[in-house]
Amino acid sequence: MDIEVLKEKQNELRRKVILKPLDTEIKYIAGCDSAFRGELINSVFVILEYKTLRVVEIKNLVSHTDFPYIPGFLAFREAPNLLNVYKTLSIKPDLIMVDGHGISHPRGLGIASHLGVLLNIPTIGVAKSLLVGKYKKPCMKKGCSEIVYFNGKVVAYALRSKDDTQEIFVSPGHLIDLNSALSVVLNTLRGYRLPEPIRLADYYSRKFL
DNA sequence: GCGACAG
DNA sequence: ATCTTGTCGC
Repeated sequence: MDIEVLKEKQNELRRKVILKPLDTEIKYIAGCDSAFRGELINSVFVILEYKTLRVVEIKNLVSHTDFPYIPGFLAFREAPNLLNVYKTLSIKPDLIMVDGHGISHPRGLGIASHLGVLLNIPTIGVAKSLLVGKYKKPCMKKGCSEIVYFNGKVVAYALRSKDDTQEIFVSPGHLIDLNSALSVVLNTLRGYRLPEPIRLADYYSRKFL
């Protein structure tokens, strides 16, 4: 595979990313993530009831990986297996929280946006470290946040999701704006650094492998 | 050319 | 992401 071809594929998908206020009511929210062991990839979707954060469904799928990890091309490594897991869900979520970036990406199309466009549903990117952009360090108290800028654009929030822990990065994936994304993340925090959908998907992706 | 670089 | 020893705090 040629890196320039991959970039063009991302640019094509990027043109379809739509950001708007999330006006629909969220009943079910999903978190997804993948874990690796050698050549194996295990992808997980955890579905939670948004209001109570109760888990209502967990699905996973182990398969073989061919694509390597290349910064900026994470979706080409993880999205295929995640899409196959998504197909098996009996409860379809109204929004998906993805472990990785949304539009805070070199070409504006992180894995969260990528999945959102392909599935045509709202997605939010929640990353544990920065890929692109600059920001001021938010204060150390839970709830503090600062805007992340990239190429003169607002692309994410650096959010202190728990007192005295490393900040996380919240960016819109698809069909949602930045402030709505931040709001959803804040509403799904339960005393841990990571919001519940991501924390649980992260946990089960490793447990089932 | 050099540094940076989600998971 | 994964591997891995040690430490801090509730």
